[in-house]
Amino acid sequence: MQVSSKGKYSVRAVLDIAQHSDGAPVPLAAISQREGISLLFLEQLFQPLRKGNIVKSVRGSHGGYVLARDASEITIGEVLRLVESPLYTSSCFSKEESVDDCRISSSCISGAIWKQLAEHVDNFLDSITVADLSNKAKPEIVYGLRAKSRRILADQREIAESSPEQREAEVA
Amino acid sequence: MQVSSKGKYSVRAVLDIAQHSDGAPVPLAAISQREGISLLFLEQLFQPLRKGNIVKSVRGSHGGYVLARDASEITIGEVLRLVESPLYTSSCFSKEESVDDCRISSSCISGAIWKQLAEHVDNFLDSITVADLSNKAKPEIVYGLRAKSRRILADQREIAESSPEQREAEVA
DNA sequence: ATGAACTTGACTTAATCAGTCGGGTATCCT
DNA sequence: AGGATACCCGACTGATTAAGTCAAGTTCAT
Repeated sequence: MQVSSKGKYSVRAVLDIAQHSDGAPVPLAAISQREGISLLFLEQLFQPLRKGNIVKSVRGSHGGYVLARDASEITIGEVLRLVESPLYTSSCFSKEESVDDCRISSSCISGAIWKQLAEHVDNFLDSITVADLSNKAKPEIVYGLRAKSRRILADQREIAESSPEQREAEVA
Repeated sequence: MQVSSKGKYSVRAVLDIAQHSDGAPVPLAAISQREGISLLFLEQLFQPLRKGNIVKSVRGSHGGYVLARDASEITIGEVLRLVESPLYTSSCFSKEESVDDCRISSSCISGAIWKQLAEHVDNFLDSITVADLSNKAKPEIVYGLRAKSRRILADQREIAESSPEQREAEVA
């Protein structure tokens, strides 16, 4: 029960684009430097993101990636589903049979939990857009962030570029 | 981003005890048969559950496991946390520094998401008790179950024992 | 046409998961 | 007492997945 670093990195990368693109494409090399993610790994992550219509690639020199849609229309859940294995697949032995029909002692009654959990998680993640998180958006609409975190969001603008070294950070 | 079968099996096993124990200890062998889980694997799962005060062991012949507390006081979240790796560990590079203090470009602002996600998930899972799911409890109090699922819960009593073969089911 | 930048797919390495094995120890029943 | 039943514990293995790398392209702006 964990978010893979693929997932975490993807969110960070998309966020990075939202924050640093001024219409111009952002090359992966720049994201790699800023976020401390291996360039090779980023390349791999961006294939599904491009195919999933999260980002658009601009080839050639001065190329890079741009958000495919407005930041306010891209949710974190969307991004994650493209690179993560799905939380909930199926609960019963046959695909035809839905949870509601299946009756195997305690199996399916507990199986229903996983389905609901998945719905819950998706709901939560889909309620947060890239715009909510990028410092260009209004922090007020961020879903469920506590006051303290909101303040951070607001501060973000001022510290856009800090010392480039302490990026060894964990994946976060 | 998935619930491991350790987690799924544990929930099923605990649920099985709640449904089949009438005060008497339930041997793992019985759970193994009913739920189609390897006995060896069950033994492994029950160590953390015992240490985590979910179940109590009764040794000797006619021994087995009993719920350590009332079914209405054991939540699914509790069970899962004992056997799963935690969803959220830490987001920043230093343990001293909380998310609220840390400032690394987009790292921590996205890191806050994971923390909130974990809180959300725990909240959800902690709102469901073993009693809610066992057929001995009142189905009305089940958190967020849709009408259809609730009905199943109620029906559960009648089908306590079905044909013992079609237990090949997926983990669910 | 040349170089910056993306594209693709295969490959390596390390970690985790699922499940097993074997040899204990405690308790009950007769 | 002495099996039989059942939990207890630690090590082990095989499969899968995740994380990260490499090499050899293709595309496009200038």
